[in-house]
Amino acid sequence: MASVEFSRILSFFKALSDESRLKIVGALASNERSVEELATLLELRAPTVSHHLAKLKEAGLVEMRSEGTTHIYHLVLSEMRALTRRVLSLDTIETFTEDVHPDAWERKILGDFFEGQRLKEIPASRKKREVILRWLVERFKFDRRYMEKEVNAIIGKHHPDFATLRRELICAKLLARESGVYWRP
Amino acid sequence: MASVEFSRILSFFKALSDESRLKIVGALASNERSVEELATLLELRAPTVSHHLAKLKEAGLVEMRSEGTTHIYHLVLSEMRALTRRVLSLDTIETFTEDVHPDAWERKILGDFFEGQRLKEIPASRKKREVILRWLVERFKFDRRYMEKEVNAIIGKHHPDFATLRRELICAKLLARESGVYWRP
DNA sequence: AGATTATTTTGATATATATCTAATTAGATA
DNA sequence: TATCTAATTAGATATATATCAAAATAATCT
Repeated sequence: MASVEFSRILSFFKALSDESRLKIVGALASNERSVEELATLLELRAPTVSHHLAKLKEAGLVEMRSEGTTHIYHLVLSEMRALTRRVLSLDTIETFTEDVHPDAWERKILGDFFEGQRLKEIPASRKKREVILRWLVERFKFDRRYMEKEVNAIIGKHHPDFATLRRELICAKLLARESGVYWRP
Repeated sequence: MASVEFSRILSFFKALSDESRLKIVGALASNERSVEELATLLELRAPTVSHHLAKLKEAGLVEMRSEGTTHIYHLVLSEMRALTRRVLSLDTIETFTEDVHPDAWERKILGDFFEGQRLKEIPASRKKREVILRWLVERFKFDRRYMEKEVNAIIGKHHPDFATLRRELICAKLLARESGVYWRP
């Protein structure tokens, strides 16, 4: 389920994603205004304006005060600013996928290309090949050096074309090599 | 017609006013990603993701680069920031009503309550009364002092209850008074 | 050239929503 | 209490759009 932060930001965008509501906010930027006044300005019927104001109020962007039967609405600038600022932050944006399983993609690719321990084929697309390579490199320990023959043997357990895969691992900088010795950087 | 700035901001909000698109932006915040990858992450079909990416591209929020048949999308952070900042500014918000006739409301009220030069009645609602008072005070010059009798005569040309209206003008600070002399502040 | 893969386009459908009129509610006034 | 006014709610309608499956494109590989 989506976080409360996510819902707030979504309803913020929904609130401002309509031409009439954007104009209402514009009109309220310079002055508080009654429903009838807004209706006249925007050439809409009062119920329509009322409907829009309800959405803006829901998002916390406007507040209302009564004066007799007149309802006078004003912008909540602090909320406008707070929400806008939050959208500006990359940290906040990243949380938009909070409820999504982040490794769904990798698991799918691994499932598609492996049959048990055996790699059925080397993916043509770089994106997918990367997933396979990241899995392969996990077969190597960090605190060890490997001779080329060992590297070939380990990769060979999963796919016959160990030469290509070895080269790709180096190329992707997942494995390092110097004078015939390999290790995980 | 709406200004180009207004349309850009509206399409910015429209682009981000959907749950799936907000999540796509979230996924792209940490990494560039292919259509298929996004589809897997969000549990949507590729055409749906393609549709959303088109909208985000339209708004200038993402860009695409091809790698073989794979299309890899990435966030345009500068555009995100630029648009968000513009929304933060009150000046920008005020321009949202640029194409709206700003005195439509006042003209409507004056039309409703006046019959020629004659004020039919004094509006009950403060908002409307203010419009009438602002019109009335225009009957006075800035660089003159008026005796109460003169004030009554001028107001009386438009409505018999000059006493109430005179008091309201003072109350709204549209007219100033000291020891029986009146002037426009 | 033919086959394969990733993406986009098209067409269909269901849901959401902007707008209006008519009816209702709530406050103020006579 | 009855009336008037401003706003909201209810109900209806038309438009917009999110989603999917199927078809069409585009790039790559055999």
